[in-house]
Amino acid sequence: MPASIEDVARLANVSISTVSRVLNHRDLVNAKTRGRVEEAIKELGYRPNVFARGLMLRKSNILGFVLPDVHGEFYSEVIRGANLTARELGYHLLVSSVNADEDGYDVLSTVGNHGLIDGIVVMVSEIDSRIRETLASVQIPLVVLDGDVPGVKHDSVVIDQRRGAAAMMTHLLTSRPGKRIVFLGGHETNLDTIDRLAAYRDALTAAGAPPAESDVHYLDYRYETAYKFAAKEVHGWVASGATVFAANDEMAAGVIDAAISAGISVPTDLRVVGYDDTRLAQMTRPHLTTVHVPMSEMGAAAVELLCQRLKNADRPETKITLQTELVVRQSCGAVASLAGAERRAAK
Amino acid sequence: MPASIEDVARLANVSISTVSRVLNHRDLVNAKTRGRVEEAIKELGYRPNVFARGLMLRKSNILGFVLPDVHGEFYSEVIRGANLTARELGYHLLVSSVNADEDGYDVLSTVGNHGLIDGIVVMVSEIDSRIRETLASVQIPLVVLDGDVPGVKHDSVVIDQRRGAAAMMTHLLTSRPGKRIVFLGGHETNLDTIDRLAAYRDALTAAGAPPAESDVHYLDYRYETAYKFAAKEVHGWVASGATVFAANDEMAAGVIDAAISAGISVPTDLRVVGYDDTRLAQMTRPHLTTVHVPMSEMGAAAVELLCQRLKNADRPETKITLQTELVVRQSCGAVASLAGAERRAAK
DNA sequence: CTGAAAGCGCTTACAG
DNA sequence: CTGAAAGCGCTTACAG
Repeated sequence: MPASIEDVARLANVSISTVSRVLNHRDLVNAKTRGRVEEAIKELGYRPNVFARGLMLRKSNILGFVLPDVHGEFYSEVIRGANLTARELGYHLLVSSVNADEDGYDVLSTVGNHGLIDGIVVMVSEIDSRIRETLASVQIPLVVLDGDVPGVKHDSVVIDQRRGAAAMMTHLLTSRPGKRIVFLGGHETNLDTIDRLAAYRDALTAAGAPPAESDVHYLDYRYETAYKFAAKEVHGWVASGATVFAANDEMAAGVIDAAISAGISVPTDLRVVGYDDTRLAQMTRPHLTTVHVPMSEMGAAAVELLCQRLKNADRPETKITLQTELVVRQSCGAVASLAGAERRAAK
Repeated sequence: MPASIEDVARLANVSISTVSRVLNHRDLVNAKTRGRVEEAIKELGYRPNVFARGLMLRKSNILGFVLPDVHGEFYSEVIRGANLTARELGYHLLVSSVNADEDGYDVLSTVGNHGLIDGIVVMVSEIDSRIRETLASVQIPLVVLDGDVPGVKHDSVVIDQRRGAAAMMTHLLTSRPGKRIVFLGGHETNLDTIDRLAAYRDALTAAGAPPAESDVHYLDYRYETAYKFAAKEVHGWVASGATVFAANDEMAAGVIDAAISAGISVPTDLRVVGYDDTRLAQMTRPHLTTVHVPMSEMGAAAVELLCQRLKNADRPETKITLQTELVVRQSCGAVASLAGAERRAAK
């Protein structure tokens, strides 16, 4: 049985009110008295009971953090950033993975209305009516990460995917004007895929060569799927002098490996670029030209935004847009001459 | 202001005691009364206040989960397994990443003595006196994951690393008797490295050819480090007909890429194997022969063990040992003839 | 089977 | 500057 506020009061010869004040409003207490109380606290190893405190204060300093079933390197970076910021701001993180197929976003509503967390960050990778409803039912401050849910009150942190993908397209179109570019996306409903694809289309259209629909393929963001698909298509791509723009690094890695397995040299005979700049981007040979997504910053910004909302419920809804960064490495062929070179282009 | 138990009682025309009983001991309440109460609960959308409840029950159904700074694919799999099991058992997970260099395990003691969590799982990747002290100071049920902390009371989930590494060594020694095997570890103090290395040494010694100390190298588990190291060493390895046993998949991938960049064929001219069987193992060409570590099962088992302890504080300290599985793919050369073949060997 | 009451460990007006 | 008291929303003996 841990020490209670009463034990401290007794030891310090004061009332529990005074102990409480030392804990919460130090300056209201006489310095000498405060000293005695602090000593007693130390001696007893006293820590206020979180439940009793929560009951009065109606806050727990715990934030919910819900992530969809994204792949490891992305997931862990976002959590890392969120965790670090949460700690700095005096909060803890209740993390839940939501796995789309299974119990869907039920977890979310469990966590979100658990009564225990002060606010919640939810990363969404696609929106359907079920998700929208669940989010609408959340009664506490909500930050949506990497998406927007119209009609539901929330702050949000988004990545400027359009601009990131546009920067990549500009790079590709500039270094090899007029050449074919093939787009490999995730699922058709995936929010990131939608944005990146839009930028792809816009860029080609603006360049006077609208994309053939047959150059757009919806896969599933996975290495193996991309590998298999590329194994079939790669000779056609090489013959037409194409560049492959994969909507994430993992698929880009699959394409590169498929090409290499088929005896094709990257970037000489085929150029491949990715998206995200996960650690994987530097685990391919050649290294991937890709678009850097600030993963840990996403987590950090979401937590920060949530904490601000917690401090001030009335502030207007806020949306933070994080920028990406084009990272030119070797897989696109633009710097093939400088072996080992890596260059971060301006945004 | 959400509905309280009093609101429910009023609406259902009963006392709050009865409402509480419906919530906690359904069978003690008359069916009709219970019906009225349940209706009232539904109508008001009532959910018991977690703090008030925690104050009485002294439990929160929240478990702390502390992971060191392990790489993404491993980290996320462990969390995934832990999360799923926690949910099934009616618990939530408070996740913290501990980052060895920075604030060390301070977080742990914060979380561990926060008063809010019912128990805690801590994954340790190395043990020093500071970590030992911190763990010793934890006042709530503790499960140590992937390690042991002598002198501190705790249950534990460990992986039989010795046996896993031994299986790999047997495989290598059987398929190419008498050939040189080079070991690439993480830091010298890393628990997994220690175990895997011991098995490596034992196997070679048993085979009558104790390893040369110059064949053991301590790196840091990272791709890039392994790549650079291999770039220097690879020709020597090829000349001596060596096989490289990397203590994780990521380093194995680095070695493979370094070899390929040097124009060396894997597995024909150099054989490389890894450890962990993360997704990365199937993102190399050739795919990695490796030792499968049950990552999500580790998380799941740790949570389960903790919950059992929570139910029964007096049960004897328990240690669950999870087995690994040798996964023979192409990088070891043993099944080079069967292109694309994958075989999981018996343990 | 049900209710009145005590109590969990805090915080915070309200007096003094 | 400090203390006595009310109250936060529950659970659980204790009566009946």
